[in-house]
Parts: sequence; structure tokens; C-alpha cells
Amino acid sequence: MPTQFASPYRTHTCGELRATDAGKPAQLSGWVNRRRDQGGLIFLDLRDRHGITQVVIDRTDAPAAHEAASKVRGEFVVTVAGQVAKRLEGTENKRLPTGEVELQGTDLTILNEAKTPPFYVNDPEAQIDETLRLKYRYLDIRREPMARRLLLRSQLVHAIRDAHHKAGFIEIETPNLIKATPEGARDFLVPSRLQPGNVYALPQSPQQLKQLLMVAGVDRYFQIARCFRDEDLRGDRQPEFTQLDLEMSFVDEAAVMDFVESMIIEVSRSVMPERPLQTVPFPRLTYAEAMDRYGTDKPDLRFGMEIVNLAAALTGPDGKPASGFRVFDDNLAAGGVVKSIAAPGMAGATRREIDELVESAKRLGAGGLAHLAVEETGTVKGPIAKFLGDDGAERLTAAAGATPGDLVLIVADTAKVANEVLGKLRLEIGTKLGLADDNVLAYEWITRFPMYEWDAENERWHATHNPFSGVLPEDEPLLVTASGDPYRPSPKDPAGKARAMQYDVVLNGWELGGGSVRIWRRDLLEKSLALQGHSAEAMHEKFGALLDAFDYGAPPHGGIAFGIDRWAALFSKQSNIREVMAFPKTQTGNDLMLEAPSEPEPEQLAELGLKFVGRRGSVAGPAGDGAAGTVENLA
RNA sequence: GGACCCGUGGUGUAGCGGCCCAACAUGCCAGCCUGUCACGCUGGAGAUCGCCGGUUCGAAUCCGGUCGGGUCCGCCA
Repeated sequence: MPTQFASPYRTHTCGELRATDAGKPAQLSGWVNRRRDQGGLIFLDLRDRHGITQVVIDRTDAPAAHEAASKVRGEFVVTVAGQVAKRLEGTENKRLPTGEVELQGTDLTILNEAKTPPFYVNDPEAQIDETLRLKYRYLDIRREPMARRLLLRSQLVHAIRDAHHKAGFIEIETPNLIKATPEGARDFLVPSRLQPGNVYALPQSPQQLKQLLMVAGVDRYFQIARCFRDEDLRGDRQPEFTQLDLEMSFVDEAAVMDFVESMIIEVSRSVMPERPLQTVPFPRLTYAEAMDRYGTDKPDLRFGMEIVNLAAALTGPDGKPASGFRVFDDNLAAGGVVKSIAAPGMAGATRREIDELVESAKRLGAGGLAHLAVEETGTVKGPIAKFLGDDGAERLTAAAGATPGDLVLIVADTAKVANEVLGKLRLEIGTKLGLADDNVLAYEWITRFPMYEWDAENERWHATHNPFSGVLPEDEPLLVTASGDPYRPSPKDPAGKARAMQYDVVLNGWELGGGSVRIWRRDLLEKSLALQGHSAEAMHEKFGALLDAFDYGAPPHGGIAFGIDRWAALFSKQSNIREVMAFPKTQTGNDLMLEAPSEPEPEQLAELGLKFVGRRGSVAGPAGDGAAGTVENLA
């Protein structure tokens, strides 16, 4: 009978008593969820994270307990001893797992009183201002929805650890006080007291450290790692967040992806057994395919509505554009594309709905948005139908894959713009029509990303994912510049066409994780870093440890990193990762509960050899002069 | 750095130029009630409408600024 939670304060939790326990003595402790005072009879719903159990206290049977119970209010912490009893016929509560029984309390002690809480702790449905939830996070977590999500997150992390240990991974912690890396996001800096004038940086990820662990022969490493990035916040971005970070030695892309996919499947089935995996094994799309068919590198595959290229349906037998509609023909002749999506069941869209779509398309960068409705009879209607002719219009909607009832939306523009606009419209319409089943888990791989994007401002190539990603073997000859000197990159370099051994995991349209097989040869890494604008001296200054390590025998290696917060949010059907973090920050980086960030003590600054040359008020303090919060070093 | 939205008793909302020193629900307090479970009934307290300034005879309501929160772009894997 005693559970793992049994203690001097309780024999059971508030979620476990059942009819079979009737007649047994029991003691429960918890928070008062609700009190119903019937006069001579007081009912208390006692709550802990395991559930709710009804306690009944009878004035004639237990006068002292009744007296104490009459003083009890919501959120008081109490302990009640008594006997478990089956409820009277007809008074069972089917909505509670414990609803067949009640604890007939004979002794009640108030362990702690509670002020009236600032919001309804006992109402899981209540809409509460997020400021209040964050300020009183300990009360918010007491509520069922947050408690459930944090439990789910714990189960997720547990399952991840299990899967990795089983597969021979070693969990290794890497430091949080490391060296600033100029790559990627802005670093959080931590001034050093022992060495005034110098700073540590908090890791944006353990990337270099895990590669060094591979050189160290660890072979298979993983970590549930806290990462820090000093960038502006979003619903899916916090300044500190948690990654599943892993790296493997003596692997190619397939080996990493195979393990990761099996790990994801195992974790998903164990943590979310009731959520079906849409496709197993996971679909694999190249970056180029994903952009072509979905207009994004993280397509939501829970619904179709793919982007279709209409060129073939618009050209005549001579291969020249001949649709009859100038906008299409001219754009095709100029090397552009004409692409479409078919919105199911939207043929009857009102003028207003269509105007809104056109408006969206223009806002997203398209010159315009043409549309054709395929009526139930098969007749094609729309403002551009008269240019295309009956035949042309039907050929076009057939090519678009439209069936009766569909609305075909067409963009004529460059491939880049057309894909992007239609991709976003696809998402907007899919959301509006509820095409995505929110119960399904649709994982997919996106592979073969371009190695680099041209950074016009800094005249260099910029790694699309991570500066250490390896190039596909067949593209290795492309890692050269037009000038022949890797230290003089230009936008015309063949390197712009090189593809990386890079793979992303996408879940329901969210980028869950990304990784690559790394460059593991010093000469190749130096070449790639040169293309990325680093001089020989600079790369040694910034990545010296890794480059040096490669001189001592680096194995081929690769890995991946996952956003644990996003994974937990998707499992919880939440669109905001704050909902799966115990103590998140606001969009302006404030912790409303602890009131951080705050002003340091002058002595602390002095010890660090720092002084503020301008400041804004802290959360608690008054607004300052608004000058930038720059720091001057006194060392 | 920019755009947009929100801010009214403890909580969630209504009111959007005079009918409002503000309404409704819930919560809170007191009393009554021995089978309730969102218990019920009776009574009561509680907000000068985020803050500052302006327009107006008159501002919760209109305008400007500011603070706080959110969504998005830039930024960021």
C-alpha cells in the first residue's frame, strides 16, 4: 500500500485512491483545490500533482477536524487523516479517477495558509494574462496544464537519454564559460574577475567542444546542453534554451541519419504513443526539392497542396510561351517561372477572401496573384480565363492538379519569389482550412543544403548552417574561388554551388534539428573558413584549438543538434516554447519573477574592472537616460 | 532598429466623448445549510479605467509620449 511518495505526511498521493482501497486508513496532504461548506458537512477537494481526491468532514463524527476545515481556504496546504470509503450510491464523480471514493477525514491540520492567489490555480481552462503567469510562475506551474507539460518534457528527456545510453553514447558535460566565437549569433559575455579586461562567452552550442571530443576518441557523445544566444526573442526562441547535442565518429551521413531517425521513432513512440507517425521511414527531400515543391526548407508535410510548375501547360508545340496571357508569357520568356497551388474546396471563395489572398501575396513580395476557380461542373472561371481560352484554362488547371471545387492560385515571377510566396500562401491556407491534423507527427529529412550564401555586405561566403559542415564528396572540386585564391571570395565563385553534407529534421513544419558530417581535415577546413572570409591569422585566433586538434588525428565525424524546447512544445501542441519551460523570459529578456536583469552592486562592477558608460533602468528601477548600455573597460 | 495588437475591482471581460466616481461573471468577506463536486441561498466589501501630458464645457472613451506584455519583420539555427 505505501507508495514511493509515502511519508510522515501521507500514505498516498491525491491521485491514487480507488474503490479497492475502501475501508483502509489513509492520510493525504496537498493544496485545497476547492472547499464546499455544506454546514454540518464540509467537502475539500485536495490536490497535488498526481490528482484530486475528495475529503469529507462530518461535524458530528469529527468536530475538531470540522472546526479546522471551516477555517480552510483555497490553496491552503493541509494534511488529512481518516478512512477511505466508497462514496454513497449516486454521489460518485465520474470525472475524477478517484471519484468512486472519498477520504472521511477525522484529523485535519493546516500546514500552511495561503493568500488569495492572483489567478485561478484550480481552473485549467482559465485565460490568464501572461505577465501574471510569469510573475507568479510557481502558481502557474501548480496549475494542471503547466504541470502536465513539464512532466511530459521530463519524460521526453528521459526517453532521449535512454535511447542514447542504449546505443553506446557517452553523456559528457561541456563548460558554459568558454571562448567568444564571432560566428553566428551574438554572444553573452561574462567578464572575468581574475583577469580584468577579459571575458568568457556563454556557448551558443557545444559545437567545437563536441568535435574536440571526437578527436579525443569519445566516438559517440551526447548532451542535454543549455545554449545561449543574445538575439531578439520570438515565440520559438529564448535567450537560453536546451539542445540535444550529439556527435558520432567514423560515420557518413547515412549512419548519423539512421541512428537519429531510429532514436526519434523510439522517443516518439515511447513518449507520445497515441500520436501516429505520418511516414516511416521519414521522407527525405533535398533542399532544392523542398524549395521547389513547398517553397520552404521546413515544409509541413501533414497536408498536400504542393507547388506545381505550370511551364509545360503554357508553352506551345514550338516550346515557346503561348498561353495568351501576357503576364505569364512575358515572365516565362524572361526566364521566370509560373507556379501554382490548388486550394481544395475554395472555388467558391468570395471576392473578399480572394482579395485577401492577393493582398497576402503582394505583401510577401509577389507582383500579383492570378486565380482560376474549377467549379463543381468542371467549368473553369476567373478573370484571366478569357485570355487563356476555355481549352487553355482547362489545360492549366489540370496541370495544376486541381479537381472540381478547387481554387488555383498562380504566381508568375522569379523562381525564388514564386516559391516563397506560394509556400507561405500554402501554409496560410492550410492553417485556415485546418488541413493539418494536429495529432499527427510528420517528421522529414531535408538534405543537401547549399554550403554557403553570399554575404554581400562583408564580401564573403557565409555558411548556411554551420561553418564546420563538410561538403558532399562530389562537390568538393567546387570549393574554389574564381580568382583561385581562397582568401579572395567573390559571388561568382564555384563555391556558391557546393552542397553540404547537411541534414535537417523537420516536424510538422518546425525545424527540430540540424546537423552535418563535419570537415575533419585541417586543409579542407582552412579552405572553407577562408571562403567564409577568415584570414589565416583570424581563423587561428578563433578556431585554433579545433585546427590544432585536427593535426593530431581527427576521425571522420558528424552529428546533429535538436531543439528540446521545440520538441516538447510540438509534443504538447503548443506554439510557444515558453509553455514548456519552467521559468522563461519575456520578449524583452526579462525574468518577471526574479526581476532580472538588474543593476549590479557597485562593488561587483569594481571587482570586474567595469563601469557603465550608459544605461537603461533595470526592471525594478526607474527608466534611465536611454543611452546604449555599453561598457567601458577600466583594466 | 521597425510594424501591429493589448493594458478597466483579485481575475476574465463589457463600456469607446456626457446616460459611468463605471457594468457583468467569477473570486474575496460574513451568515445560513449533513451529500456536495464550477454546491446553493442571503448580504457585503472591492477599480478614478497602466503612467504622464494634451484636445474638449466635459475623457475609461480622442490625440501624443512613456512603461509593461504579446505577435511579426530585421536579427537568429
